Amino acid sequence: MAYWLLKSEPGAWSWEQQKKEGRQGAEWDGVRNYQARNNMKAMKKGDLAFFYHSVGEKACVGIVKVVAEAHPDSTDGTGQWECVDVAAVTDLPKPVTLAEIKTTPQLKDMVLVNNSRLSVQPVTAGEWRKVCALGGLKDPPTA
DNA sequence: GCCAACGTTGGC
DNA sequence: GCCAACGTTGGC
Repeated sequence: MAYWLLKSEPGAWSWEQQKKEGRQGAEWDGVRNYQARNNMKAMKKGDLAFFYHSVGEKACVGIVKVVAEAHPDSTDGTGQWECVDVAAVTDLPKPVTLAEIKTTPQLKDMVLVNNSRLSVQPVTAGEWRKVCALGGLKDPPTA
């Protein structure tokens, strides 16, 4: 099992929508980047991921879990793009901002810091625990 | 709104 | 197969 970070512009698909429309699971569609797609193909059912709001808020705001492994992206006509389905698990009581991540020594190697453009990123177990702790989750879910 | 970084495309 | 041009993303 593994941990991930999924980025979304709140204007396109927000955490609020994920909780409302994607509580049982929703396609993480629209990814058109090979590296991001490959990361999704590596995901297993039960893997957990941070839900990150890019652009405005720039913070991890919640946690989702993978409920369906990679399958064709229904918004893609070419058949070459795939996506997973994710369901909302919990809010982060205190959103963890990019600024906070950048100033936390244990998180300086996060992909988010070093390759901010990759929209689907791996997260290490140590980073997972640290961000959960910063987010105010006393008993973080584990994959 | 700007611009740097990155990825992709296409001409050679 | 290289690389310049272009488009997009996302932080500031």
